[in-house]
Amino acid sequence: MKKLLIICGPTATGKTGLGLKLAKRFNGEIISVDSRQIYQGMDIATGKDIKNGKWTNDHWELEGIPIWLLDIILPNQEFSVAYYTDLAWKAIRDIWDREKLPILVGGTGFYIKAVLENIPSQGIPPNWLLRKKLEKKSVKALFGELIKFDSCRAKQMNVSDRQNKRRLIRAIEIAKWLLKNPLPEKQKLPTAETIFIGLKTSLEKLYQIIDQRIEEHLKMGAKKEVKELLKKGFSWELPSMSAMGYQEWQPFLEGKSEIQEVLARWKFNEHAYARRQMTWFRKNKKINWFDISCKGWENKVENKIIIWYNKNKDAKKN
RNA sequence: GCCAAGAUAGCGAAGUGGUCAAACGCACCUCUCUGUAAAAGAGGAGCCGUAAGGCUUCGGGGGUUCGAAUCCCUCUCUUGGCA
Repeated sequence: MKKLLIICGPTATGKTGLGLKLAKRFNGEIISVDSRQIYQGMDIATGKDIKNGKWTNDHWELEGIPIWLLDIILPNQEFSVAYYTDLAWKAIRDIWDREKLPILVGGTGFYIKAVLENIPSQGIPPNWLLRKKLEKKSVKALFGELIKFDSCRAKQMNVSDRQNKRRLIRAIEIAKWLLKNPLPEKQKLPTAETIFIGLKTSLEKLYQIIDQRIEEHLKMGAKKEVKELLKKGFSWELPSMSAMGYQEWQPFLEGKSEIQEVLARWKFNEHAYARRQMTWFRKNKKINWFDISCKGWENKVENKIIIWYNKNKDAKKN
């Protein structure tokens, strides 16, 4: 069976570094799973580790290791999990064809899930007109509407999601689509032998690392990067510009706040993000967790992978 | 040294006799997750307890009152104004 390695965990835990190391050791290539690093021109604040890399044709190469799905679109282009999954599978297949090990590296949990599990509504496209219309309604009205079209789905939604406009709208969008179209055919995903490696540490420690990294990103010219994006005509309303390290600059650049506030907000947002990532990943019981503040964690990871990596070979021999 | 204003939970800031363990914002913590996911949304939060409930809070101390963050006295500190 083909193998697929996944490295996940909250931001700033050194996933890329580990990915590179393992790629060298196990003849692998990296596929980035990051919903913001897909954008061209958003390098510093998104933490794209490509300073010493070089762009070749359609992908980055760092220390001789190809990294896929970075810089694939412009900040004003439409994107979604669905696009991502298609691209990711294309990359995975290519890597397999080259008889190498694909390594998914990233912190966007939803993307990882979509790649591996096949989300039922994938294939039902957005209906922007409908969305715009529904946007004006209250959550209550939207929920009422959803009951009309798909009471079953409505009942499934929990308290949180029933208050969530965006999700209600998508649910209605799906329900309406299904009135006229059949459920999209399930993409048959190739079966792969996967292993999940999760990197984590205490929140306290994580906040320290995050803060440090943000200071570095500031020195590297995060502000300039934002200005350049604006100069190119990318506006604050774009989903891409809601990324951390970008949106925080808006009040500052409009003269409404000090740089200290920008930094504080940026840090707080990343802390909250890291927490959210953890609550997402915690649910995935397949993840083998490693605490990066424990000495020797990298060797432990490597040992774990060696066993997993060689399983196949032994089977062949027998 | 005098006068004035103030001192409220981690920070900012409401409340000015009972419905206040104390609004709201931020930080913090937990959670949700079927095409925006670094998005969007729900909840928690003094202490002890799974809970019911109990115990201790509004600068310190002392009073008034059935009852005080809220009224009075005093002390300490902060900030403005005058010397």
